[in-house]
Amino acid sequence: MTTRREKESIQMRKNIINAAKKIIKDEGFEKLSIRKIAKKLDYAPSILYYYFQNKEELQMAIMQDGYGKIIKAVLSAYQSDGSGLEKLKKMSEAYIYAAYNMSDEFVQAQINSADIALEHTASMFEGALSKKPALQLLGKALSQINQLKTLSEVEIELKAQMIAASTLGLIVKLIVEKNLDERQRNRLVNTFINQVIVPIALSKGEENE
Amino acid sequence: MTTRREKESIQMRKNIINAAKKIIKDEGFEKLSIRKIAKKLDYAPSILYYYFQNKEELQMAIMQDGYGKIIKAVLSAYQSDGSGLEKLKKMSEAYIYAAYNMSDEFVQAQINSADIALEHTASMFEGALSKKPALQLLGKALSQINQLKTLSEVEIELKAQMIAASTLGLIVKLIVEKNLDERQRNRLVNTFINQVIVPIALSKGEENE
Amino acid sequence: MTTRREKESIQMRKNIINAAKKIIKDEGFEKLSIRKIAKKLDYAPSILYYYFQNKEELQMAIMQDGYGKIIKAVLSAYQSDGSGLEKLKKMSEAYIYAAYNMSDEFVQAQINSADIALEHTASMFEGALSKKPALQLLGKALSQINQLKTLSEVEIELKAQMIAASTLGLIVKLIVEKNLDERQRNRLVNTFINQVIVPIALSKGEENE
Amino acid sequence: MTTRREKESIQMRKNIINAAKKIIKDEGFEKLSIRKIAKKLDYAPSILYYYFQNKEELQMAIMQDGYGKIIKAVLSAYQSDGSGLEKLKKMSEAYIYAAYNMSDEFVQAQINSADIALEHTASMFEGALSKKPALQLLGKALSQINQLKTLSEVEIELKAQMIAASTLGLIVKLIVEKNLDERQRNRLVNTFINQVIVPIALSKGEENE
DNA sequence: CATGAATGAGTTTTCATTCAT
DNA sequence: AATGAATGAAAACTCATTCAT
Repeated sequence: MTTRREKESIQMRKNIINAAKKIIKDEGFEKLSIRKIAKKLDYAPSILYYYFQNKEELQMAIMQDGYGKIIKAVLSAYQSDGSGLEKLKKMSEAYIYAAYNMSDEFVQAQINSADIALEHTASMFEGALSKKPALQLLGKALSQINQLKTLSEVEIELKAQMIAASTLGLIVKLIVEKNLDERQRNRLVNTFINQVIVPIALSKGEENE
Repeated sequence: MTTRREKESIQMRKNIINAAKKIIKDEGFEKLSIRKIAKKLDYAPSILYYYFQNKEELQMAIMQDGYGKIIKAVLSAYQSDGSGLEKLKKMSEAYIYAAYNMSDEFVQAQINSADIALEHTASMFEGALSKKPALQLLGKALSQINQLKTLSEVEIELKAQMIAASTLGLIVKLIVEKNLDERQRNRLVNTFINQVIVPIALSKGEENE
Repeated sequence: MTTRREKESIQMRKNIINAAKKIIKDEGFEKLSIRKIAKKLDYAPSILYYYFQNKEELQMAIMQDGYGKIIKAVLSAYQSDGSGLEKLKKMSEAYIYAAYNMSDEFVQAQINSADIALEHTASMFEGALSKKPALQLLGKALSQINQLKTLSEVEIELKAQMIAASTLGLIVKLIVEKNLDERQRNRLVNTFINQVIVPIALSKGEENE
Repeated sequence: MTTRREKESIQMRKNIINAAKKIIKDEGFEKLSIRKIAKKLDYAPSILYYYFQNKEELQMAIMQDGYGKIIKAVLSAYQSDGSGLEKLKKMSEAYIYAAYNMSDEFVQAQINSADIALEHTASMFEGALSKKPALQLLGKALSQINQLKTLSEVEIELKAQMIAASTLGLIVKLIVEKNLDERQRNRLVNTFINQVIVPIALSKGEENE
């Protein structure tokens, strides 16, 4: 049972995170500062340390918040009806648009080489398939698509990694080139799914010369 | 006619940029500061303002410098012998490794939403093929590969953009996940070229549902 | 008549003081903070202001607490059997080791120039002998030792002050040079008692040139 | 050859140190802050980092400054005419008054358990005689006084340490009990030299029971 | 008796930049 | 062409303290 007080506390954390997000959107992740958040909320900077131990914890909370939204979107696409390939397409689309809507936060999280960030984002290492929930989801869809060929774990992992990496590239491009009109953006996403994701999913998987 | 003075001035700019790069490599792009560069060069910080108007101009110079190196590597791959597909593979590889070697600088350049940065990096807009030398090079290789199908300008452009975006994704991943061992890194690059780049290049190009 | 409430209150004060002492021992007197004490006790910082008016009062309580322990140790040595000189030696030893075990707290108390602290620690002023219990104890032992010479009050006072001051010096040294091994520490204490304390006690007392 | 500029720089360092000393005298060593110094000098706080790398370096400079003065005073006493005992008396007196004039700075330096401080102040460890210039000076005077008895190195060292520790105690007392009148202060110093220092110097030195 | 929430002043330090010389 | 000196703004963080509840 959460008391009224506890709820207010949770609400305050949310307020802080939202204020932070606004700043990130306006000025970029690196320009985020405790002072700025406090000023935006009309509080003394010190109170933020009451809700978060330090800046890092706050940053992590922001990222997890966004990360959670993406996971939710992708999972919901995964659980939808349809063939494996259709699922994969929907998942990719969900991922791209969810990430696109987080903009800077997403890019910054993905770019961060700090160990704490990598705990969430690292996915290119050998064995990532079994350790990263997001890759696992991709892997399941890929297995479903390639039922007949019975790909090895390693082949599945590499395919999932190719999809993860390529998709990240598209998302970064869409976010950074912020002046693209919606039509062009959608065209790029469509083409990407059909010309990049699908071929990876369908290829036999032994083409490692 | 460049006077001796101008030559010395150009040399000094290069020294500054090199010192800056070393700092970026050691501490990351965000930790770069005028003072640190000056200290590394054993100069007073103020003199840097003689060679660069401000920090931003210096940062831009660093990025242009790196950009030049990548272009050079890709161009040299483009001018090599071999079929169109072989060229494309070499170009991709050259791009990936050149960018990987720039690490932080590259990522920061690619992520920068400032207009001055976008002048170099933007490539997703409609009509980019004719305006961006790098895409043009890609486009030429793609045309050569698809001689028989006679793809439209638009189809070529989209293919080039898919390649550009996906490749950026892989590079970012390789750079950010800095602890990958060389074997895995090479495996990812190989798989990427064969399972992502090649299919894009060979696909018919009308699969935009 | 102390009510249950008052007893609990006293107990709480003791808890607070003990937590504070632990912090002082671990991090030094200057690093002591209300927040740290509260965290150690798993209380909110604000409650400490119910038991102590402010930080200063709390600090004073800590010092008085330690002071009490030293007095007790010295008194017990004074009340032991043996000749005057033996008593004095035991008292000195008791004092040195009791103070040494308080470490930082002791040093901080002795160094504090605030009037409230001086009320306890001041002992160099004229007439201190009759006003400071600790000096009085010393004085009695000194009188016993010098029964035959019948030293004047003033001479006794000065001797007691010399002992007090010198001993403080040794204690400070032992505490500050925290890496001395036990053997060396004991050797210093022994030598001190025999070469410093004893001669003061035995000297004729008119050697003020 | 020091240029005018360099001289100004040295002068600025001195100004900073003097301002710092004033603050220490007024508010105590722990209350010293970069901001306060800057405000006193009517400069921006940041400029202090131009003259000192950080607060610690500044603190060290303050201590060394005072330490230097003491050394000078004692050395000059050591080089004066007179018998060994007279020298020792003069040295002790010089030390006490020089330290007394530094007040808080001195006490703080002597109380500081940080390794950097101990490098200067530690003197109770075995073998200190040969490593600490100040103890060496004391040792030489003690040897001169005890020419006939030919004391061992160890005995000399212990005697020197007894003198160092005791004297520290007196100085601390004189500084902390800041309201003593001059007459009483001088009386204490005199008595101390005659009843504490002299007996240590003259005792046979084997009274370690 | 105790807490949660908040403040405001303070801490050290780093930085881009300027300007007279 | 280069330096030394200086500023002012900003950073993260800590602290003693207060007060309504």
